[in-house]
Amino acid sequence: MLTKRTTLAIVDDHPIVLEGLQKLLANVKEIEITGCFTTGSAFISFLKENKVDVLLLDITLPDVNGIELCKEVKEMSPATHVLALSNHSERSMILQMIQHGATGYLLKNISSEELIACIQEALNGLVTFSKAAREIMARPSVSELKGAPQLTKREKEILHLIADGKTTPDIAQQLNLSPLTIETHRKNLIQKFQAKNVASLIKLATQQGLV
Amino acid sequence: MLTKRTTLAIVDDHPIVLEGLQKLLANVKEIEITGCFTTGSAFISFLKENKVDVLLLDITLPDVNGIELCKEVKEMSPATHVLALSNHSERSMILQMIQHGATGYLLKNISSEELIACIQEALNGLVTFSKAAREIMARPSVSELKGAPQLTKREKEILHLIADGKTTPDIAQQLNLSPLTIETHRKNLIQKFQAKNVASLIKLATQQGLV
DNA sequence: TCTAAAATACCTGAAAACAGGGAGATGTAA
DNA sequence: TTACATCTCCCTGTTTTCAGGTATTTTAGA
Repeated sequence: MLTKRTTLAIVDDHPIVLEGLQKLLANVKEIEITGCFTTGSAFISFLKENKVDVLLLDITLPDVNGIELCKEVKEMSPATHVLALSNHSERSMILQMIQHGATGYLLKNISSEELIACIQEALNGLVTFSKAAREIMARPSVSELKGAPQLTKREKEILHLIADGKTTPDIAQQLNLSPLTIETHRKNLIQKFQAKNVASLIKLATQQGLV
Repeated sequence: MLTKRTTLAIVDDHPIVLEGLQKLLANVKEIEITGCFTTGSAFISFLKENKVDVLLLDITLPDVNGIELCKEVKEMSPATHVLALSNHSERSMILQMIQHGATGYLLKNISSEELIACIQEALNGLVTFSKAAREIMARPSVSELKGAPQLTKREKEILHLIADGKTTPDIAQQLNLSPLTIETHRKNLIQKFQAKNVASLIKLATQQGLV
């Protein structure tokens, strides 16, 4: 083992950002930048052959969605810490990235000191966020929270069963009710969510964490 | 204005925890514990009459689900910082709480210093996690990540339209394709996700962030 | 260039969902 | 006790989905 330096890769479609980050991290001797890529697929090929401890990943890429790329990377190499490095300042985007396996989320206005500190934290096995990201996460918008209609106990129960793929007759049997009753509940659910059909109903309910 | 002390409330169904937290925070002069509750509904009544800066919230409660309570609190009083204080050490639980508006997530093995530091961070408008929680968040399980089948471009497109409540004829018209083609794609989607019908398909796809 | 995957299109019949109503029973909180 | 919400059940007819195939034409990769 010649070196224990941390291997770091960067994926960003803006060459300027790549340059800037390289400069920023050049004088951090613990970190070795082993690859810079402007497309997701190029990085995936690289990852097949090389170990990468930390990946700085931009979310908007020409070929693939950064969220899915993150997931793909974590599946291929769970030990790689993916730090999203993005301009997207929406709360939902941050949460999505974390949900898909990112170890952290940094906004691009980050300072070099903060960047290095975040990389260090990630290497220590801790999720990490830039300060700006933490501020955003602490401010949920009202629209994110409300919008969930008030459901009765029965409706919640039936909603779950529908989401599990149960049909009206299935549910009727399971709950010892008339299929017509289930139909009524189903109609009420669709109406309460202002959905067009079960598909959009389940989408909304799932997004609101009711399933 | 007589005092600028931070008002803090606690909701936990274990009286011991309430006692313990009160003792812990008693000698922090910036913080005033204005209420301790063992049920969600009791706290909601309290919140209607009183300002609460920070809420320490246990997730498992006798009457209501802590996740939904959190959302309710944030809708009623967006300025209240909800810190989940729980034994649940599942990544998904942490993310769900944040998604529903929590300002932070603390595991119950937290030290008093860390607790106070986290409360302070929350008051400064930053999300905050106990160290243990950050470790959990940094370790996504493989099962959380995989399970999303590989979809083609067309399939993703149609999946979105289905999730938006569009029917097969709708989609066919919009994409200038035969309804039979859409049916085929729909069948393939259901098969790829191992779903029973669109309802479960949309649930899975939404949970995996594909919608 | 050859080949595999993707996208397109078709068929039939059964099952389920949807629209748009009405209506009685039960509980519950003011 | 009187509303009000909830839960239950029913009707008719139409539309959509689903399961089970088969099959041709485009991409796109090796």
